[in-house]
Amino acid sequence: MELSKNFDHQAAEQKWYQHWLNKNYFHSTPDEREPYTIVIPPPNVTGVLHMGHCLNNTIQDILVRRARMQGKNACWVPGTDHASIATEAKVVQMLRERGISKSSLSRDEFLQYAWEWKEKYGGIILQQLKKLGCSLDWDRTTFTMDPDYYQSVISVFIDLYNKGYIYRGKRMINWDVRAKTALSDEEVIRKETAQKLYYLNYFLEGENGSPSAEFITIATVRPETIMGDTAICVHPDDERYKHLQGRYALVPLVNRRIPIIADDYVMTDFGTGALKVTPAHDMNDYQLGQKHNLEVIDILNEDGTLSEEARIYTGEDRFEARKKIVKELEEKGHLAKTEDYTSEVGYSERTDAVVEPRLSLQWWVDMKKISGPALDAVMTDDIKFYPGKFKNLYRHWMENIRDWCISRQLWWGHRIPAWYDAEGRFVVAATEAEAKELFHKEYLVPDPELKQDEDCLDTWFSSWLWPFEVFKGYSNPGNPDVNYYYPTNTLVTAPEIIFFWVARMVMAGFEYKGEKPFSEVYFTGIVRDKIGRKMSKQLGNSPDLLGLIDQYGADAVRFGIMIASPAGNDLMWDESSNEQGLHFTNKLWNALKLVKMWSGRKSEAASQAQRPDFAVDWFANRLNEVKLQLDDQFRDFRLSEALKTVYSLVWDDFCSWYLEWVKPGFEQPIDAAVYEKTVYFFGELLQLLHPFMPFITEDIYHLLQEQPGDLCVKQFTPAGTVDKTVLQNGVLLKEVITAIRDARNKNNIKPKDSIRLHIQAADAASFHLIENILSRQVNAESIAFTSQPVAGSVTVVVQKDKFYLQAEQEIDTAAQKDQLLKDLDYLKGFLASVEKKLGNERFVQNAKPEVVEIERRKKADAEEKIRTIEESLQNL
RNA sequence: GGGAGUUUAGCUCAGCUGGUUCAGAGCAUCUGCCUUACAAGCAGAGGGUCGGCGGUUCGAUCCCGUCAACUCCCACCA
Repeated sequence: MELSKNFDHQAAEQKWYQHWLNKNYFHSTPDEREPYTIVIPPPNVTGVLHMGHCLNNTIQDILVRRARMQGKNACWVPGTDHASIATEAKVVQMLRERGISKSSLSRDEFLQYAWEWKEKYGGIILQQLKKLGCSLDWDRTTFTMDPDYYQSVISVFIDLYNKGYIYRGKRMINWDVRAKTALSDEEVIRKETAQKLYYLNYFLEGENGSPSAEFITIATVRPETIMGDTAICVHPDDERYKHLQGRYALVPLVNRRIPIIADDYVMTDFGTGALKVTPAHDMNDYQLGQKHNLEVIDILNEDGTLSEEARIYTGEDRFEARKKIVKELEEKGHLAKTEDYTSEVGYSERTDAVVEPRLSLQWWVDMKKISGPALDAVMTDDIKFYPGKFKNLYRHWMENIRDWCISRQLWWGHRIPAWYDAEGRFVVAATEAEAKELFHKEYLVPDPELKQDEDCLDTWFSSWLWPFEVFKGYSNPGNPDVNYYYPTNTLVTAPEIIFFWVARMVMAGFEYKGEKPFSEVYFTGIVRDKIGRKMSKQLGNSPDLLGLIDQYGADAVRFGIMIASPAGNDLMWDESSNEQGLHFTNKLWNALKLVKMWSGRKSEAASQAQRPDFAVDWFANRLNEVKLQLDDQFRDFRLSEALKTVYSLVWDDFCSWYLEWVKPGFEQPIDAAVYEKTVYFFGELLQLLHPFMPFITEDIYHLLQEQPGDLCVKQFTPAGTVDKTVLQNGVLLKEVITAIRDARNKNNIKPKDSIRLHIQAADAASFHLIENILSRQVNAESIAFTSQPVAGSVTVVVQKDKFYLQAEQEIDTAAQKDQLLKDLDYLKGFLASVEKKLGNERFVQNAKPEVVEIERRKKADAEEKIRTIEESLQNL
């Protein structure tokens, strides 16, 4: 069969992925083998593949494919997350485009649209993962709102409620005005934001309630909230304001009367030392309000516009209102001055809206009650973090853990199973019937009219069950799947969601399985662009991944991201890394072409002397050496390094050295045994590479051999022993070749011109082994052994041996003399430093004996090399 | 305000817990090659006092201190 000039990645990707699916290789069922399990971090059902997914899932695929080839029962579970806020936003947007507003729909109607949307557009990302080559067990695809899963979430809620871990409470929460829902603390991103600090004069109340000429100045960044002020607070010891304590001030514009109170919470050195207190719109002010029994005036609507309570600018957005209020305050003489000011402002993780602190009634999980075992598991390395630096972060969060606000004012999600009667009394139950029964029992109401809570649960309240519920470990406890696959082995995820997800999964695992959910967590880096910015839709710096796969091939893209991905650090991604991947696939393809070319001209009996036995022996040892190295690298999740190791083994050792060493002369036959070995080595290399680059390796593996079987499920051959002597001889051979080529270069001996090589070696026998390789590699027409310098030649010194090159043309002795002198200079300097070290008594006394021994050998070697070079110089 | 991390060749990064597997890889640069697998390639070469300053040690890119720059996480100073 004629091979095409280049690897056709598109054809191969389609062909092999389908083939693997047909063979059911990715499907796992429990058996007697050791399981290796990974559950995918479920992407949002609205998601499309981006670089973060690419990195994350490539890593998982590498681990799973390698485990599969190591004889483990590998199972990688796919699925998607219903992502309540993100999905609801998408659906609302779709409806708006069709001219339908959410408020015009009933809950059921809305959910119908949402499910339609989900069926039609949801989960595209799973198809995209196939393009990337991910070997997921598609039969196990799970969605966090599948019927069983849904029920499990509800019943976990009920269980935690019954245990007293979940409660309902009115608290300050983070309010997303765009999504119109509460958020957990983790969903709030704080960003430095340039603002203005406005200094406002509040006139004091004079006699009979009218403003006096006296005023007190406060500083605020939120002048639009003054209508919610219910006090001004100063420090009790602040001399400037002592006389004002207990008096009343009037809120500008609305002239409401508020007390001036004192509390040592106020800092005298910030702003004016006087603070306006707005209990409805600030966490601290709320606490102050509680302490001092202040009224709470909520001046904002749920969409961030000013409410009736504000009395002015009602219905206007808070930021619009701010501008107008500032203007009015200025006009009316209340604005003392304005300063530029930067501070941290909370933004919604999902909608990027500025979050408003808001007092509201929500459901909470009392985290302290379930966090105990989760902290220990990580601190004792029962669950091991890679890199370990994340342990600290985890501990800090766990030790300062705060209650988790789990209710969201959304419809898309798991509806909170709480039921209320007309008087606001409630019970928690899975169904209305059960709720009625409970009402009867608890409140002695026989047949109450009940309404279910309108709210949904936080998305993470479902995904924290993921590692066991994908195996129905909660809905069908003790089933064979969960018994076999749980706890899972490795979780691969981004450090960004360590609190959102990782920590909570650990908690849920211990609470509901009595066991950790996974044994190790590998945190990937964050993918950034060339100039270090996080990739994001808003910045538009996120490449079109499917386009890249089309252009470069999935293997090249996988290579590109893995080669650039240092363990545990962010990676600066640049499209050029794909090119390196593409070059590599090209290299592999060309190696195939070369080997295939030989297949037609195998011969049984090349003469023993001509056979490159050393090459075969050497490469077999290199292969073993690398296999052992890879085991170490994989154990520590040094995947980028592992890829580099294989890359270099393929490109340098196999292609640049080995194939050249065994390459027969022009149109000459190749020894059949050497050919078989070569094919075998190539197959081994493909297998080592397969986890990283599955398509091309499978493709070449099949083209290389008659009846190969599938590489995807081929089991690794364990590494044999490594003969260090052979490897050292390999190093020597390479050094000699390089040095002679360098000498040829420097003496302008054209590649086509052959030389006559004379070797003056202490151990000539070892050179007989490699004579045939050497002669071809340096284009020598003859090799002779000598015991003395050869006149009129170029001298090359490698280690203790000398090589004399004779060529047709005149040799420029000055140039090589320069070179030798340079080497000599270096060696003498080196020798001096070694001698100095050995002359230092404290070194000889204190250093480990082996180290001293090494230094002695270095000294002897250097002296011998110097002698060799000096001899050569004399003969020039 | 607390904590973590980073700083090594022009660029992106390795260097796995102190001594020729210790200064490396890829890209970029330079030289020579369209050599019958591969010019997306081959054969070579140049390039870094390992952020600054101190300290520990016989010996420091590696350990300690300190300063500087950048990044990230956490935290209720308007």
